[in-house]
Amino acid sequence: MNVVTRIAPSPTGDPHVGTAYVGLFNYAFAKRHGGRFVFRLEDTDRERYDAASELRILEMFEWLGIAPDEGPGVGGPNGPYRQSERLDLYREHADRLLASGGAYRAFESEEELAAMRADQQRRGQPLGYDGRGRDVPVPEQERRAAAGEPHVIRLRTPDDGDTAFVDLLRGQIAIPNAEIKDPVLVKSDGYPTYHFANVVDDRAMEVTHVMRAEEWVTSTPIHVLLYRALEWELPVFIHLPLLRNPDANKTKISKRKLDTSVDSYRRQGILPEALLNFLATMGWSMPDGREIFTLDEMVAVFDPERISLGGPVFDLRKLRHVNARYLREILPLEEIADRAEPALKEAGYDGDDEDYLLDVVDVLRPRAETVNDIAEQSGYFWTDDFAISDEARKRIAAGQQALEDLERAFSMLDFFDEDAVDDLLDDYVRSREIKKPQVLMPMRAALTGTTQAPSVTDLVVILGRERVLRRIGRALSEMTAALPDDRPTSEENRPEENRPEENVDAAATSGAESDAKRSGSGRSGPGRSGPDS
RNA sequence: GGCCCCUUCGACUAGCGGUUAGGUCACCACCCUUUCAAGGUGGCGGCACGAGUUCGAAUCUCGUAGGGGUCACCA
Repeated sequence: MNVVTRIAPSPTGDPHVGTAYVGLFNYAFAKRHGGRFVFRLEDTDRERYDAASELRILEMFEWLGIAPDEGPGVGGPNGPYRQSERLDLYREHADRLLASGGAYRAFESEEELAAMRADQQRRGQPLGYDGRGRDVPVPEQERRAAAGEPHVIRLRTPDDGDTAFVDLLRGQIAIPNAEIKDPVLVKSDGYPTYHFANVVDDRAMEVTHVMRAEEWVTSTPIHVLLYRALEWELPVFIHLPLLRNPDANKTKISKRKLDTSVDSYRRQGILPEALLNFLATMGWSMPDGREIFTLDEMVAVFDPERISLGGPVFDLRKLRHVNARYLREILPLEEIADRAEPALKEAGYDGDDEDYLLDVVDVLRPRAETVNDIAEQSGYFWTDDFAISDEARKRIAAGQQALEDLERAFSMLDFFDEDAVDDLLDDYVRSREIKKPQVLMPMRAALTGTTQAPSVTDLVVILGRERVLRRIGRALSEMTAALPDDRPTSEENRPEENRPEENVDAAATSGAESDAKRSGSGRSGPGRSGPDS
């Protein structure tokens, strides 16, 4: 069988994760069987129509890598793919139903229907169209229609018995016909309703498998009745579980309770591969239990039978976890750097040094869950003039001696590679008989302005001699600059009490050199001189 | 409320008559360690309930409860 699936979104706003979800499964099933994945725009509600939405939804599918084979802007043999451009087709089939008696024109006004419902409510009767227009003689229907009287076209549905269909996952589902109330097929504005356009188009577009959200289960009998009235064969129905909010009741996913916009996740730095992977595990699982897998791997084995029916909660934590996995172990470094570049440029990257960029991304990615996290943590890599936190300030103050010593030592180091830097640090620690953290924390603070950052060795290697020296210099000079608040004296008056006695010499000899640098890069301006400024 | 669907750790799930009920996220502990991450090891935690079928039920049947969806000239 030549499989054809489809995604049929309405252009009413932000590209929705639910659309991506259903789209993914339709895509996977079609591709698994070498079939086609069709995109059809269900734009028959001109009240909610949003012109920008169509393109954004299409772009979403492209971004995700599950672009449709047919659709508006894509083309295909069964277009056009916007329902608003297929009105003639619906008209034609509506006429057929009118002629066969399967449908009829109904002339009740909105007000009359509202009154009917109010009445039903008052009596405690089930709500819904009571079929009052069914028996208006056809000639009269036609005369009134010809006279321009507003009306809808309704499907004539049976009152007794059940209408059943088979859902691939749930088996046979039978709904009492009493629940089905002559649904409107064509609205008074001439546009078809969802039910009608959907059936006509699925047929015209040769759709073999209707895979859609569970919310459509109860209206499937309407479609079945329509297929029968039109004398068409039924497609296979597969109803996917509804994505749920993480609230206590697990209600149907909604914008109010959760971010449902794919664009928004994209802006947050969620990768398309990760979103797809995450969505794939909502109700579906790999036969071998793998939880991290590519789209192609999914397609290769996709079997709707493995879809579980409980509505899965859309868990942001897990999405972010999956994204983190892609960031640090699935996608190659160059790829991540590529995608992070725009955000990094906003964070201060000047776009010049590709190797430096790669180093930065490499060291930051294990610490990030999203692309944006990388950018947010990268600030100190792009400028020497970063903010210094209070905590970092304390560490710098406590380690001034070490910083002064290291400034000198690093200025004499030839190669800034990992081994050399490690050796230098080790040697220093050994020679001074101090603990490593006593040296590393001040260094980290001086190099980044924070106390939570990559290893000092990595930082030194990546930053290189110039930056390292400038930063140590700046840190030291800020310490002295901060002093006047308490001790309005000269720069020479650094706190001796923090200094081990035996190191006075070393500090003194490095003094001249350090001071020179300090005057260059220190004192970066107001707001950086202390916690109280 | 009527109708329909669903029900395994807090979350995502594996399981399709016989398992010490497995994995992932989260959480906790420990290890590693140079802070933060990452990584490693371990732990906590579940078959909604009640009948029935069966030598044997998470798995099959029925009922109950709970949750969800749907009852438009929206999709």
